[in-house]
Amino acid sequence: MKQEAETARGAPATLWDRTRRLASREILETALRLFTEQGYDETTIAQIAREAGVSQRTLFRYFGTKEDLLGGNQDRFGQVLTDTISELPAEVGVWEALRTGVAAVLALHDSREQALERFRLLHNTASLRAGWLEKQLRFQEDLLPLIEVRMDAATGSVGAKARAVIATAFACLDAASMTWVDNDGKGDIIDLYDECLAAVRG
Amino acid sequence: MKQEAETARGAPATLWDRTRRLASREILETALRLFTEQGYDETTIAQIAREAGVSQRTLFRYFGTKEDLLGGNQDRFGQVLTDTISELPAEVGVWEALRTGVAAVLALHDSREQALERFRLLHNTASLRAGWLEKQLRFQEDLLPLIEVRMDAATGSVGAKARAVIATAFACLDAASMTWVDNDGKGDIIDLYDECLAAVRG
DNA sequence: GACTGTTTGGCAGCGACTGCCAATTTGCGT
DNA sequence: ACGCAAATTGGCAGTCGCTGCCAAACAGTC
Repeated sequence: MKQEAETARGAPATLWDRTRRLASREILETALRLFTEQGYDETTIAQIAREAGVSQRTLFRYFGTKEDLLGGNQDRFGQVLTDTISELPAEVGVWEALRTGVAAVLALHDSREQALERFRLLHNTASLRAGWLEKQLRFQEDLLPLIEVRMDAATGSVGAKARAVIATAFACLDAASMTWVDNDGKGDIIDLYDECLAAVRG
Repeated sequence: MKQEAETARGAPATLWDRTRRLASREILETALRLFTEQGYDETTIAQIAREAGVSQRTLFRYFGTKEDLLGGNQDRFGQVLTDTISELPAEVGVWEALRTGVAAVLALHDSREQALERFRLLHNTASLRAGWLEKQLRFQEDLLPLIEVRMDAATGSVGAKARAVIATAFACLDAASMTWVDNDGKGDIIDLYDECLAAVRG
């Protein structure tokens, strides 16, 4: 677990790291394949471990949760979101700031197809949606202070308003990505996002 | 399981029904007590069953899921929501329709204190929040057709917009109830809801 | 080649949840 | 009041995600 100095780019120095990366990839690919083939709930950890050629115990050491096997580790989303927004100048309004953050997150996906695959899985599996929404809530908490300072504290509870605004942005993102999936990945999600937001804000 | 004709109000005719109701209440009260005493995740089904004086198997026959033990069965919320909105005249706009539905749902709670207790539990327990959000998603799907017909199909995907609007309403409800809990139940949730919506729709 | 630290696999166990079967309880007809 | 059928219950074993623990296999260093 020692984050040894490995030459920033290129193959990692040690055999351990190389093996780790290989195993990680093998597990991830096996998992995604099985998930799309037979569904998330219908795929057991035992099966993934067997087909990836590792023990269950090792699999859980690489990925602490079954959800983590979806790849495109969603925890980074929160990071990128908060980083992007906190680097914005103070004059930028809440809505524009959130839009910028959302765009940055959407830009993280490798390929359109992989994104489509993941989103499809996400929107078709109840347990996954729930997990995703829970993560959203955590992002929401992280975003709260960054948004609060950008809002005019005119009347009432600033916290409530900020929460509502953030949650609305996420709601639009979800609605947009859901529609995107329904359209088999036609168009850009960010355009759908704008459309949704326009519908909400009249 | 035969839904025998029991005089609509008053004690149910058969002993079975009476016993069932008693057991149900006993389990529910025990569960809520333990949840608030030691937390949701820290309370095991085995403990609830033991203290309620039934077997685990029977407990699961009364309530299919641990979440169902929260009481105030949330599945009714969806019912009330869709019923309320579908009974509204066609001229009523989407936002007013949704507000009416939300108000109807909020009116379902027995007492302010019980509601506060449940909301507090909900907002402080990650797994519960996830479950609640998942139910919200189901409500959202049910509401979709009712909202779509109330929207002007000017441009773009009506589905996306309707979804966004509904999700925004839920987002405001969540933000409102969260703030309500933070304020220890001071004021009316529906007022906070209006405040949140105002913040979003500018 | 021996020593040290890392990684791995297996096993037992927990908690939510389900299917199955036998035992108990309740309702009803005679 | 008795007995049969239906409803209800409890117990047991098993699944699945997930964790702690311990011994074995392994990479890296001297």
